[in-house]
Formats: sequence, C-alpha cells, structure tokens
Amino acid sequence: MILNHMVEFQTPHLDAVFHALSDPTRRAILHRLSEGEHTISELATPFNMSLAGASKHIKVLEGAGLVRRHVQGRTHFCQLEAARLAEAQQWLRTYERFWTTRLDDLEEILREEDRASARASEQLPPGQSAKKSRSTK
Amino acid sequence: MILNHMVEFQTPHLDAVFHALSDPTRRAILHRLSEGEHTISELATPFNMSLAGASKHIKVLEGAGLVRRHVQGRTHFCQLEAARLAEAQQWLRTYERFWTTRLDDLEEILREEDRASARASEQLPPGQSAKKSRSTK
DNA sequence: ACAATAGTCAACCAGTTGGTTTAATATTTC
DNA sequence: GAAATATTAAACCAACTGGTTGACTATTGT
Repeated sequence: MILNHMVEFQTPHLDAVFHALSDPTRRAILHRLSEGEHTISELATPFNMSLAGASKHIKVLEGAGLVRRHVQGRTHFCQLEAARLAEAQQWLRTYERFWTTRLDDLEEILREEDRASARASEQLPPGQSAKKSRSTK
Repeated sequence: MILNHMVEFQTPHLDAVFHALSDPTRRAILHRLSEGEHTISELATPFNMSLAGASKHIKVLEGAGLVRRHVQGRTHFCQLEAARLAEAQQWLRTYERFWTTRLDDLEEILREEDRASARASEQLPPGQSAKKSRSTK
C-alpha cells in the first residue's frame, strides 16, 4: 500500500522528463538529435534564440537524462539518451487500456456472438438463440 | 518540409499534456481517475493540500484535455479522458527505435547465426540460404 | 602572440507555477 | 429561511521558467 504509493508517486525522473518534453524547442532539439550527434551551436542555429538560451535548454534535457554530452576540445557533442523516454512511455502504457477499451469491448462482443452462433449451429440447447456468425478481425 | 515542421513542432496539445504530466500530484489524480469517476473533493482528500489547490490541479488537467467534468447539482464529477495521453504516447513512439535498437541488433545477430548454421548443415546450393526458422517475436 | 570560435556563467526580466487564504456562489438539507 | 456542503474566484506569495545581455574561460587557427 505504502509501497504502491511510493512506486506510483515518488518518481522524480518522470517529473523532470515530462517537464523537459513540455517545451517545443526542447522536443525539436531531441528530434534533431534523433538524426545523430550534434554540437551545441549546431543545435542552437535553427532557433531564433541566443546561444546561451539554447545552451540552457540542452542543460534541461541533460538534467532530465535525455541527452548525453561529451566534450572534445572546445566543442560539446550531444547525443540522444533514450532510456528515460522509455520510462515515460512505460508510464503511459499503464493507461493504454483507456484508449483501447472500446476496441477491446467490441472484440469481446463479437467473440460472444461467435460463441452464441456456434452453440446455435449445433443442437440448439434450450434458451439459446441463433445468431449470424461474424469474424473477429 | 514546412508541413513537416508544422507537424513536428506546432503541437500545442503536447505542450499542455506533457506539462500536466510533469507534476506528481496531477499524475496521482490521473491514476485515481483510472479506477473510475471521482468528485473534486474525493480527488483532493488524499493530498495534504487545500481544496482550492487541488481544484487548480484538476483545472490544469482539464485544460490539457486529460480530464472531463460533468456537473450535477453542486458536485463536479471528473472522468479520465485518454485521447491526449494517446497522442503523447504516439510522440514517444517516434523515438522507440532508440531503446529497441540493441534488441534489434541482437535479433539481427541471431538471424545471421541461423543463416550461417543453415549453410553449414546443408549441401550449400549457391546463393541460397536455408532458413532454419527461429521465431522473431 | 592575437584573433576567432565554442561554450558557460551570472545577473537580470517579465510571466508562470504551485501553493495559500479569504470570500463568494450555488446547491442541498434541516 | 438558515446552516451545511461542494466548488470556484480572487488576491497574494515565493520559486521557477524561458528568455536576454555582457563578461568570462578555453581552445583553435594564423
């Protein structure tokens, strides 16, 4: 119970990850990084923003564990680090049933109809009505 | 190109959804709602927080399209509304390959081993690989 | 040695956030 | 009609956000 509460609510990772993802500039940076490694200036140029501004965004992403940086001389290379994205997706997966429920319900209804029609096309046990068969998929 | 840019970056829904999800209290409220409908006070009580405070959180969730409310007399009932969660998951799915890459690599290695062992255990017809099947999933 | 380049840091700013408290608006109950 | 209940509204607060600028630290190229 208390454990459940901890698992469910004490998740500082998710705070940071979802916050990082809530900004369109940062999502764009991640998208850029999904094509491959980039330096800070490379990441900054597409945005109408000072280098320092972009640098701050990248630091937020780094803080959320979404970006890794390795320095080589004076240039900083950034890489996408996906593990935390996977954690976020895992959280969302818990709620997946709420947007698949209708499909699941429909499937269950159709399956039930099939069972009924199967019974019907046999010896018609009492209390069962015949139904048209229907494929589930 | 411009269209691509729009699809990728002009997504005010995601801003609001990810921001809503970045707060642990709000995630807890959503979790609560996943068990069924609840009133504002019911949602507020578990938290060490004023009713007005909780009310504000719920308004944020509503603004992000994650919660629907229907008023009945003086009590407001809240329901989870999952469509926007699905949108968020859809966004994350774009990056899925970055945490499945290693598994994919492993799979490719196993498939290659299969091809190699198949060639070895036959009479080696030129250019043809005998597939000893290994399940992909 | 000097200038250009890559990036951070610190200070600042207006706007937002997460919270409070107190008051106000309905609705229901006695 | 008065009291209790369910909720929002408004004003306030400290902390944080996303952005700027200007100064600073390194590193690289000439």
